[in-house]
Order: sequence, then C-alpha cells, then structure tokens
Amino acid sequence: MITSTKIESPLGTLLASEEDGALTGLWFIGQRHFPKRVDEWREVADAPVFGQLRQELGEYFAGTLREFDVPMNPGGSHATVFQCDVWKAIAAVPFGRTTTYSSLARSCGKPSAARAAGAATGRNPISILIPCHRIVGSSGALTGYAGGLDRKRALLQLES
Amino acid sequence: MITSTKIESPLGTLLASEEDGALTGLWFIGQRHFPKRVDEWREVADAPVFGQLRQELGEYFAGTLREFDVPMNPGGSHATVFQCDVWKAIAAVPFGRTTTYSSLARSCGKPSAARAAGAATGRNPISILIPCHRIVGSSGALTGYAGGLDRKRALLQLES
DNA sequence: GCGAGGATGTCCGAAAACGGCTAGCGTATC
DNA sequence: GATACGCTAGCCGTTTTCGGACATCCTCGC
Repeated sequence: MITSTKIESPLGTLLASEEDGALTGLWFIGQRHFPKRVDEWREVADAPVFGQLRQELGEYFAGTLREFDVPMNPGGSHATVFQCDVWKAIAAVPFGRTTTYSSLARSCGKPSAARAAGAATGRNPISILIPCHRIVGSSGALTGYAGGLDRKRALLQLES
Repeated sequence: MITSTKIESPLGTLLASEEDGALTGLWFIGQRHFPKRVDEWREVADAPVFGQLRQELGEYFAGTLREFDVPMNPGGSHATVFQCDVWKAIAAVPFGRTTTYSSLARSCGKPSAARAAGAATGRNPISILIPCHRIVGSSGALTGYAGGLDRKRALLQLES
C-alpha cells in the first residue's frame, strides 16, 4: 500500500509518496513526468517518513541542512537498471557542486550514453533529495528540469 | 510486500501469492502466463490466508467442499477493467456448472467480445478459486486451459 | 566559430498481430 | 433428413512491435 502527502515549499507544493517506511517519490505538483496513478494512493495526514522529510526540507530551504537523511527507495516497480544507476550517480553529487550529463553516463559505464542519461535524469522520482538540479550541460548551461528551469536556478542559487 | 508459498495438490504443485491479507494469485507451477516477478516476492512458510487456502483446497480435492471462502483480490496492479469484469463473471459460475465464452462476454456488456473474453479468461490470476475451468466453447468443447487441458478435464470431472 | 550528424537507453503513441471464439455455410457421413 | 465436421470471415481487448523524440556531447567539415 502506497501512501502520499502534500508538502508546501518556497518553490511550490510538493507531493511525497511512501511505501514500507521509505520515501519512494517527491514531485512538484503538475511537473513533467508527474506520476499517473496518484488516485490509487491513500493520502494520509502524516507518517514517520513524512514527518522527517518535512523537517529536513524546512531546514534545507532555510539553508541550515546540506545532506538529507530520509530513508529512500527510488526503485519503484518499473525502473530500469540503467535508470537506477543514473540516480545513484546523481545522489553522489555533493551539495553545492554540479556535474554534467556525460559525466553521469561515464559513471554508469556507458560513456557515449549522455543523451540517455539526460532522459533518465528527467525521470528521477525523488526531486531535491536526489539532486538532479545539480546536473548541467557540458557547457555549463542549465539545459532542462522537469520542474521548470526557474526552480533549477533557484535550487542552485540556494546551494551557492 | 507480496509473500508467496507453494502448495501441493493432486494435480501438481501450486504457487500462491498474498498481499495485505488477501489471496492475489494461485498458479500451477510453470503454467502459461505464470507470473514473471516471482523472485521479488518473499516466500514464507505460512500466513493466515495460506493456512485457510491449504485447508479449503484439501477439502475441495477431497470432494467435500464446493465453495471457497478465502478472501481474494485478483486485481493486481496491471489488470484492466475488462479483465476484472470477466473474472467477476467467472466467479459467478457455480460448482459443477459450465458456461461459454460468449456468455461471459454478454455478462460483461460486450456481446461480441467472446474472443477477447477468452483471452481474459486465460489471464485469470487465481486458478481453481476463480473457476475458469468451468468455461467451455459454445459447442461444449474444452477449448483451452492455461494449466493444460488435462487439468481442466480433471477439475470438471471432480465437480461432476 | 558554427552547423550537421551520429551514438544511447527509455518512453510514448500508433499500428499490427495474436489469441482458451463463434455463427454461418457447404460437404460428408449415416 | 439429421447430425457432424471443417473451413472462413468477423469479432475485440491485449500484447508486441516499431518509429520518433528526448534535460547530450563529440567530431568533422566548412
């Protein structure tokens, strides 16, 4: 049974989902690749994971927290091996730093799959905690963000 | 979290799966449309549902039980509306009786979808309890069975 | 410099193929 | 005449297949 809740943030409302005690998703409402089956989830006022998440997100946006500690399980049911590899690589990018799509691809052992890495990045189910906003083009340009480039800019600014 | 267990029967070994206290599947090992992701399930020695199922299956094969009472939830995650309708219609066929694929289709409000009803019947996730062996061709011929025609014949014989 | 093109894993939509079917005929068999 | 086969053409939800499109980047020719 998957449960969900809404969380307010300076960048807009977020939807969080949880299963078996681990965070499985975090999206800006209405963003690109927003999950389809939301109506099959049970919305709950709170759950242990959600409490911790709210707390940590608050501190993050206040600038007092740099690393999240919420238990996560981004796998879902239909994620592919490649996607999981990419998300793991993204999670390894530290606060305040950025890296490129091609670098991600290299980390996954497929140096020429930069474009595929971009696609996988866009499908990241846990925004912010898996910091896909720290991934930029090789020229340094902010090429895209499922939640919109404005939010990507804002997050990078917050971390600088 | 889905759990599973194996159950012996006079017609071969069965695999049962359970989630949230309800039976979600029952297949002959290796039958057609056998589930793919079995290795993601946790095999347990027993669970309340499995205990009851074992008991009732025993009585059924002994000829002393005609209607099952195990809580069921055949929906799964990827079942379609049509399939659920068909399975519900199959469940309504009483012990010892048979009906046809076109009759099933009619019950679902799509009189000309007999062939599609056949396909949906084959995907029935809970063998025996959802008695797809009671569905025959309009001529009375046993046209097919995911577990093999021999088992279909045997089940019908048992109920006659 | 600058534009064009190829490599890459996955999703998405459209189109085709595939069944646990059936009714309708024409033939074949008693 | 009755049945009994056997073939055929429709039927329809699902699955499979296929062709683009992408949150890219490097190279090559001009």
